[in-house]
Amino acid sequence: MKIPLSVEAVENKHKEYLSIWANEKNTMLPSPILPYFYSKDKLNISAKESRVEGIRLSNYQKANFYKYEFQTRKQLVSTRDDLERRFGKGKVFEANIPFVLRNRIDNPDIYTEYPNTNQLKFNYLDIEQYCPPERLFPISEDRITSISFAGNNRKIRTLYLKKDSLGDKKLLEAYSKVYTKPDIEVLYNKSYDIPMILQRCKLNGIETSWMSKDGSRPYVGGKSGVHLEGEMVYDILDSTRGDQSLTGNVPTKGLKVVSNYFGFKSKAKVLVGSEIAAAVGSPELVAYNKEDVERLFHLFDIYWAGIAYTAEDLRIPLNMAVDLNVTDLGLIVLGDLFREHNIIADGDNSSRFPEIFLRKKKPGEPNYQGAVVYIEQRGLFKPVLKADYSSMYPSIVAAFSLSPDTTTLLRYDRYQKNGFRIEEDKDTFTYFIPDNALRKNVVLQVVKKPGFLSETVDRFLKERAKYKAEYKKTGSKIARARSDIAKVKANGGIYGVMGAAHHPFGFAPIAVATTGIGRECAKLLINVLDTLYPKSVIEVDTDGVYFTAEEYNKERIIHYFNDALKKKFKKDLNLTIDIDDYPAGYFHKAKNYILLTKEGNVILHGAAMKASSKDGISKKLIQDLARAKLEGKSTDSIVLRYKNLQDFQLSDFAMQVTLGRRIHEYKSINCIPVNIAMQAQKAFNIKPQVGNVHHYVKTIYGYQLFQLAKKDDLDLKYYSKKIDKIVKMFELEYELTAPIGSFIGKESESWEQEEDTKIVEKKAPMRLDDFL
DNA sequence: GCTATCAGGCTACCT
DNA sequence: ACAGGTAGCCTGATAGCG
Repeated sequence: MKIPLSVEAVENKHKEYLSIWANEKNTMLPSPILPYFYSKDKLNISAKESRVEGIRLSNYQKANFYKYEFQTRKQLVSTRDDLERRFGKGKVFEANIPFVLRNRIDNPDIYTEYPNTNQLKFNYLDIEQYCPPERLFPISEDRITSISFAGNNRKIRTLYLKKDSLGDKKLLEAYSKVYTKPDIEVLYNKSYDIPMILQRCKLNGIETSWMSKDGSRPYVGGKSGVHLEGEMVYDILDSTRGDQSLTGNVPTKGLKVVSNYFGFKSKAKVLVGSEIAAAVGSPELVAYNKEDVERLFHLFDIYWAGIAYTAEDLRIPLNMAVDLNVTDLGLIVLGDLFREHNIIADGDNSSRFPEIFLRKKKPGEPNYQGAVVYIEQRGLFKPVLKADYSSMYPSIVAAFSLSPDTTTLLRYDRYQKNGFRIEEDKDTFTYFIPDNALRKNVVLQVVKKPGFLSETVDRFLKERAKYKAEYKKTGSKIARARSDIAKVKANGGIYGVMGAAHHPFGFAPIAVATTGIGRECAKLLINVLDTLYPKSVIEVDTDGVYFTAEEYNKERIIHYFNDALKKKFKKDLNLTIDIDDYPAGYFHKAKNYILLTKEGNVILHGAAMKASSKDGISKKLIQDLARAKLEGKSTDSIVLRYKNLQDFQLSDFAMQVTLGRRIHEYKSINCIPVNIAMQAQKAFNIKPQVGNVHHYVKTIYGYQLFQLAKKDDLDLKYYSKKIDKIVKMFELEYELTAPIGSFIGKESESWEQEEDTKIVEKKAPMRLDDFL
């Protein structure tokens, strides 16, 4: 690798160091830079002061700044927070950039100087644990019954308990003796295996320092869930959770389901539930445990290449690449560009564009208008076509030369619902973008020259196209990984960050322009389809239009589309569309529909169809009804089968909920996630942690944690209502409705509010045609 | 005490 | 703390009814 295994910022004796692990050795590098922030005003604080010249992100003009440097991050943070308390936010700039990243941005090759050139040492790990019959899942009081692990040669070893042995002390000691101290622990769900091993060691009075490279004691906590000095954890669940190609194709993201989806062929007996406890000491449990490690190999080979590539591409250590979020990605990609152009981010979006971000807003109201989303027709359609733009937002940024050095927000004009227009003079384009969230026409000027951001996005898109073509041709996983990272960089790393309220490198005018032009692009595609195939449009979401037409001609659509594009935007744009077809589709609401693929698979879309929170009966019923509907079969017998709830087991009634935030952050303490998390804490001492998933059922006493509920107490009325609702969901037949989506609704409403001079008679709902 | 309606909160999903 | 957007289900407040 060209990059190190891991880097962390460490404070020692009031100085900042970078603790770098590479080739199994640690380097404590005194940080080449000090933690710092900028200010426009001279500040009376204790920090090293200097003057620097830079270009203000807010107006792209040269300006002088004060730079304040601190000995430690802690000093910076306390000074920053103190200034914010006294003067409010927006006093200091670039004051919240993680220090390891700050180092990478200011000195892009800092980490490539510590490459891990040796072959990385992996340990693939999976454990099994005893669980008494009265519980659904083991807790730390239960013994570990089997540990399977493998190194780079992928020969799996298993240490396991005999059937009648009740303690796992010897097992853990045996494992500690053969433990290899790898560079990277590969496992599935980092919050389980290693924390459980550590807890079991603790309860058995076993020292845990054998797990780390420098003899320090591992601890649970932090971003990676568990800290092992000199090692990093790669949790494949993080990769599968982020893999969009899985949504809709797998019911859950568990190891078995996902590896099966990717073609893993199981040879062992897959144990479920209480079978795992019953099989202690048996060859079945060993085989089962071993096979999970084989599943780890299978998924590792799918995802690891992408992470390794990301790390090298961005010149960051592997431990940063495994849990890279879009914020940090934006810091790196934009940070590199800002450094090259000597730009200082003078505040974040909310302080630089208060008209957008600090308006009076109801909770949940957006900062600016987003995409076109609505459903035009509901029911069953044969066939179903989908025309969609490839990488619409990044393509717009590239094609319209949107970049901080080319784009200026001139002013906000009075809102006009159809007010999108373009003015052109010798050197500039001016875009008038109606925004129904701002209730203003946003007037943006774009200079006719290549911008640094748009050029970079263009490069990402070309990169992506190249790797995508290579991947499609050769099936190369590396090519797929490269294609994916190029896409993420172009999409989230640029567009998402541009619109983020508090990201230091955001630039709202680009976000407003991107979605505004995106809406015009969507409408243009809708118009083309409606002209060629009148009344064909079914559903629209952002950059894709579902439509239906018996006879259709792809070439014709693309030809008309290109013509319309040229006419509308008065120049050649590199915007392309793809067209996919499906034999049938059933559309329920916006973003909620089902499709039949040519291969005969049923794909569910949207929360109404496939929310993971649904109970098993509902899920099965939807699956069955969906297939029947799309294949044109009668649904009567299916409905009858589900009417008799007595035929189902308690577990079929269980619903799922995730704790989305920390308990004290909830405004409503009576909501289900909190209620269930508290029950789990009370009954099983499970600490409420963000991301915890619990199963629960509705009983006549209210919502109950699944493990505490009895079948006789189930609120069957509640479940029959749910079933009736699902059956109704599939009863629409070619029902033509007025546009339902809020896109149209909101537009007309805000228009009426704007015209407050006269009372307008209540009009019929607007049709899409009126709007276009 | 029951039902209906509405707003706000929350999760899950889509692009 | 990447964005906006749709949907479904929940709770609590309120009003109307007998």
